[in-house]
Amino acid sequence: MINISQEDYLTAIFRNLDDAGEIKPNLLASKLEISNAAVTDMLRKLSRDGFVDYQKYKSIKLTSEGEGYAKNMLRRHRIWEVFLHQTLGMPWDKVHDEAEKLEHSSSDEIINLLEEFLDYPEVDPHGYPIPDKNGKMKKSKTVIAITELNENDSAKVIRVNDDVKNLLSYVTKIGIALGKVILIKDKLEYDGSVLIKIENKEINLSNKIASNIFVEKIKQVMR
Amino acid sequence: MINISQEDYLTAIFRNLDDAGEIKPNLLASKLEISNAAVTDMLRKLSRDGFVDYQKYKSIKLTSEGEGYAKNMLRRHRIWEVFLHQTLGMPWDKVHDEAEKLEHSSSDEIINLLEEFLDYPEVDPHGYPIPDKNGKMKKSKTVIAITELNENDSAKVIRVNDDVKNLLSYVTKIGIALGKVILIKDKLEYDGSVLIKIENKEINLSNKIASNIFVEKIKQVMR
DNA sequence: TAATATATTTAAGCATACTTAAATACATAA
DNA sequence: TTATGTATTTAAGTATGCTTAAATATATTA
Repeated sequence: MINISQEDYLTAIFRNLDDAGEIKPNLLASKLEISNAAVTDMLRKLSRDGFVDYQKYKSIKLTSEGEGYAKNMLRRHRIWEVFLHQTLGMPWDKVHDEAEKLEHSSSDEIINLLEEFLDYPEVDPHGYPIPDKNGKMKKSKTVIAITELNENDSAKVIRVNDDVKNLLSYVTKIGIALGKVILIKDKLEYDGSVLIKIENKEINLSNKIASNIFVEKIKQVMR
Repeated sequence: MINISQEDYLTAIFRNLDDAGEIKPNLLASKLEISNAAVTDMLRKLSRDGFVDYQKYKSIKLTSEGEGYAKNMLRRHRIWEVFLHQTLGMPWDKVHDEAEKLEHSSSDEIINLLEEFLDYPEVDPHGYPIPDKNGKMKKSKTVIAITELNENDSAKVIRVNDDVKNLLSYVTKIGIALGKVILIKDKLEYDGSVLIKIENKEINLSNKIASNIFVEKIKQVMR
């Protein structure tokens, strides 16, 4: 039987897979804020239990069973977030941490009832899609990170990474929220930061921040 | 910092205190379904952390801090139960086990928001009172166990113990629910069971069951 | 009061999930 | 290709919360 720790590992793995669908132990350790040794330890157990494909010194892949668990945790997490934000009125920068705990303590039955109560939401309060009972996610709009925009591009904020510490509260403080429109004023080569304009304020976003805010480009009006 | 296990112990202690406000390790072990040795172990930790008054071979008492935690857990538990039953429509015989998990994973903030959302319910789906933020419970009606009724007494069901395994589903099956009226047909001395009439059916309740269903006596109409 | 039964504690051991320190493998750059 | 740095694993150790078996204290009954 899977336990809370394993659920956390699988979720962290899934959230941080690279383009090849893999992740290195080192990155996993840093995401979970534990030692590399602890990761090695747990990988042996996850492998033994059939949740990951793992061989010494190699990158980690999820088995389809592991991926199933991970997606289900994401589903639980995001449905709880919607409930907390939408029904209970909890601010969007607080729901992640709360959902992190609730996701381990709720049966699929509760989650399904909640989903129905919430009228089948498609995204969580940060713009991330919610997997359905079968792990399918609705193909979402093509979004790109702010760092991928060019000077003079306009874009609408669609998604903000809720898994980066303090990002949401910072982002809220400077006036960014889902649906807000931004304009790229400048891109600074030397540190990868981006100067944006939002509601008549100009703000410099560090590369780390800009790369975790996802937007939909607004077509330029010819004139 | 208190952990889930400790929360479970404190809750179990509080739920099962005798008239003197004490409980023996043996009873605690059987309620938690673990060995006496494990209880001894944990009591030392709870005592070290200031949650219980404990001396070797003596009965256990809660400190006021321990009692505070216990009451808070009861509050969380019962508010979750109301939510699950009332908002999500989960049957009353299933909400206990689910709440048992959720109670450990929710901040006071969530509980307070939930309480407000539910419009400050006074009792859980099994008729138990919900402590307020300060641990105060509204003085509830005087209820007695069915075993304390006499032949020909009529009574209304006010409360059913949700902490006894399978009791609720059994009780539901035989047609007992909060608000239902029963009539005592007979009390059998030799095994302490009670013969009741409910909705024209006559049912024999074992002593264990009858002692866990609480009622309010209905005044006899003279005729 | 002494014998017996029951409750409680102690002791030794196990699994989990971590830690740090040391050993080893792998990757990169001269 | 070798040297160096980084990633990964192994080893040893810790706290938690259990277990069973044995020892001891307390309660009950003859």
